[in-house]
Amino acid sequence: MAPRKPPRSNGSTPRLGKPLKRAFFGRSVHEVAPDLIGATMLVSGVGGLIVEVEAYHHTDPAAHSYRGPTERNRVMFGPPGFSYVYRSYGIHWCVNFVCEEEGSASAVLIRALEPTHGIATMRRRRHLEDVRALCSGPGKLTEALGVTIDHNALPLDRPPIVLHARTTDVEVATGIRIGITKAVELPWRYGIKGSKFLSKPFPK
DNA sequence: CTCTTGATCTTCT
DNA sequence: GAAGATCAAGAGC
Repeated sequence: MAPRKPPRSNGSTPRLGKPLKRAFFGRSVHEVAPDLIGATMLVSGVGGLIVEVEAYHHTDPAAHSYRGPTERNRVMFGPPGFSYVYRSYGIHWCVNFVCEEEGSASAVLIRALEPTHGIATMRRRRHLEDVRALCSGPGKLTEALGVTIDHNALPLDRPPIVLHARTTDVEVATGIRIGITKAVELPWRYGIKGSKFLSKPFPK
């Protein structure tokens, strides 16, 4: 196999920060979302650095929780620090982290990762060699990490899902969210501007 | 590069 | 019965 460019331009893999506890998520979704940028997300040991997320809240017309609890979204109405996985367009899975407090029904959608752990596994699952495209979208990263509905309503601080705090400062950009038709103007997308692993670039 | 379209199916109206 | 927190492929420029 030909040599490949490493996932980080300086060729280093950053050490893992301290594991995030469930209490990390018990804050405003707009505090948690930017704090997740640069954190490492692993599912059964496979994953990478979170480079793009979006925040949703029950007062937000674009949120699944906007019209109240249903069978699909009920975990959003539960306590923070749990996963919310849903089926998108009948084809993909998307994963969220529930935030704030019970009944708040807020969550952060994980939209893109910079792959660092288990890249060979991700390539196999995605039938794709290009590291930049393995996790550059919410449906792509769940396929790469093996996330399905079986991962719904799981605690975020014990296997198979583990998160590690970022170890270096990052500059977090904001912008409008992707692919929604309601509340399109709200600037609740957060990410690393200029990352090559985004689902879509942040505008200049 | 951008734009358009098909795939596929669960959820909610 | 329609919409949807998406993706990949194909056409056109």
